[in-house]
Amino acid sequence: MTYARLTDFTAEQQQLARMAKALAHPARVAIIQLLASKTTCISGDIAAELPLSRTTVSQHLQELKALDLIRGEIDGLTVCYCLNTPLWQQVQQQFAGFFAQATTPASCSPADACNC
Amino acid sequence: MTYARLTDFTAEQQQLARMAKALAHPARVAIIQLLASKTTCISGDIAAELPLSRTTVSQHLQELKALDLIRGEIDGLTVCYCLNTPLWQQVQQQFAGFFAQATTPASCSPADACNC
DNA sequence: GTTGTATGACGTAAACATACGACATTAATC
DNA sequence: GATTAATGTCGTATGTTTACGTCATACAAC
Repeated sequence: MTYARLTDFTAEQQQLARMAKALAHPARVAIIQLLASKTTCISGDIAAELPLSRTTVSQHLQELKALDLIRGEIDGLTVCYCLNTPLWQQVQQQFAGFFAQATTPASCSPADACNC
Repeated sequence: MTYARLTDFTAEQQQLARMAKALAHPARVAIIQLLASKTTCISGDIAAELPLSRTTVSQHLQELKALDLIRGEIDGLTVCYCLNTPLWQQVQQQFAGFFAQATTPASCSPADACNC
């Protein structure tokens, strides 16, 4: 079977899912944390700190770059990756809004039938 | 090739990735939003509101239930699903901590070589 | 120009996710 | 007990992700 047509979901739901997917692998979480904490952000250095081959790390980097969550700047022979901080702030807001819904649900209040 | 051994990443990174994965599909985002907004949360009603077959929705529900993000209470012939609000608050905190890192990076400051 | 090095692109195998029809299960109803 | 209705499970087809070796490219140094 084919996948669900994405048009059947709202743009907000798709966007949140897309960003969540970017964080859905520990390697990518680790990459973001590295970029946030290190003062150097050279591709090779990132790969060296992860238990994955350089090829695989490069793939994860491309995936994050495709979403514009990170930016790569070529500096001679090396490439320096950095977080796209403004976009991260946007994503932060999106997740905050979603979590606000999820943590204060209207469902299953005492008046309802179910009480799980 | 086999996947990276998860033990090569920290428990925090794994946990965040696991929860992000739960939100990495628009259908699951939609389900959470439905459970948060509706006062009824019967399995059949949820499926009826999504552009997916009842079987597929049931699968997504099981996935969320396996992570304990939602709870199901059997009420006769129907099953009522609800958000596990305390867990959602925990997850909210985890993401908040992560985003705090990602939005205030130490990298690529003016003193650094790269300026992307 | 040749060599060496950092990087991304390509190919591909294995694992996983998605989607749904058909069947099994369970409970209410007749 | 037979029927109907709401759910979940199983099987399975298809698409996607993950991982890595190998190759191509591009720059620097000689």
